[in-house]
Amino acid sequence: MQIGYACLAIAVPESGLKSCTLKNATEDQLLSLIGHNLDSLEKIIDYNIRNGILLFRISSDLIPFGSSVAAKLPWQNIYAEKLSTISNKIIRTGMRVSMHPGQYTVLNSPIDSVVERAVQDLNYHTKVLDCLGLGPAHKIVLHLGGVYGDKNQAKSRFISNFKRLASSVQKRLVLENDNTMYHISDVLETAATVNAPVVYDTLHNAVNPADCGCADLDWIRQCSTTWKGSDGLQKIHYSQQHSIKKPGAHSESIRIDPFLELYGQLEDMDLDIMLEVKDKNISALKCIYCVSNRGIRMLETEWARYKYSILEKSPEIYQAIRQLLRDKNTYSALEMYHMIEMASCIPTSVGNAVNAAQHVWGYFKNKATETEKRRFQNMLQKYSLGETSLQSVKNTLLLIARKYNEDYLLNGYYFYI
DNA sequence: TGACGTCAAGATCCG
DNA sequence: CGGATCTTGACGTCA
Repeated sequence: MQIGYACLAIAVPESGLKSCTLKNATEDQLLSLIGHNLDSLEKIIDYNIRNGILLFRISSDLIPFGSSVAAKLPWQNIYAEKLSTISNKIIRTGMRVSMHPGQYTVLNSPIDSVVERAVQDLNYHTKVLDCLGLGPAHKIVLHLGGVYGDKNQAKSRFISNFKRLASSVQKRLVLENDNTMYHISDVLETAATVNAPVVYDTLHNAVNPADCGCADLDWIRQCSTTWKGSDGLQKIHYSQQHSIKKPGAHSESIRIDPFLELYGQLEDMDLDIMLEVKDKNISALKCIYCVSNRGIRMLETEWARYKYSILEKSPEIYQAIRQLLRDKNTYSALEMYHMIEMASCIPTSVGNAVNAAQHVWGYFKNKATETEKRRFQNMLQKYSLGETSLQSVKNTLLLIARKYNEDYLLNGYYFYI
């Protein structure tokens, strides 16, 4: 059983993906972006390994315009060495990766050109995983597509188009229930006819339920039978509803108690859980540390990343967590995260925010230039007077942290949450 | 025709 | 000029 996250990692320096607009997508530009993005991918994989995260979704944006303009470029040869390095890291650690074309890859469209582009897109995703030397347990997750006024016809068009895909593509595909069109019952039925495994998405089912009283666990059990030997472990997608955004929108962070409630029901099953959440790796580590004891040192490292974000919310909770981790025999990841969640609910007061910013500034006060000192003090003053945002203060500190390579701060969450 | 979702690029505004 | 804050882009479907 592994818990993972999708596409990008927060507070992992130099791990961002670059892109460009179609009109700037020259060969040189694309190849340079691809090189940069592969470097970023390697940094994310390294981060995952260091932190014991062995489930990860590779972003479709890895190769900009990978299914169209860049499909004609020999990036797999030019970057063969880099791909092989990444491949070795994934395989050596037993990491499982996946990819997930978005809502605009529609295999069952009645429009030929749309289907053709979907095929190209699935070929592209397959090529990435193939180039990394990864077997068919490293999946590509796909939705069924549109309905076009006749769901049965749309389903059969999906099936016939699926059967025309290259077998290398078919072997990797898994089908997922979606937000609006195809609920889990639809997907199970269609997947059965093409022998594809099914990914059950909890939030999609909450928003677009199959009309029966089945609970998450029932659907997860039903989906488990669709996963055969070479497919690897069953996978599910887990996410929670955003507190104010519209139904189906992912939450900022995973609340640990509801997660553990489902997790507790899965104890006799072995499956991989992909989290879909705004704070990505941060919530993945939260869930991992709460279901398995990875030792006090890992937890302390994680606490260190949260420190100033919590100090900014509540000096009291900050002290309480320090106290909690002081006792190496009775420490509890769950308790720590309960306190972190409590703190994150508190609205930020100007006084606490200024206090936290000054703590962060403490890293530089002996080495910063006069200009930097003045810039920070001005910024903080303006924030105190309500003339600028807290994020501006943080951005100022972030630039200084980058300049002085203050890794401890750059690996923490203060600048990002 | 706009909304949907996503994230970075690109454009523009401001001191 | 640099940084903050919009707007656009790229994709297809549906109301």
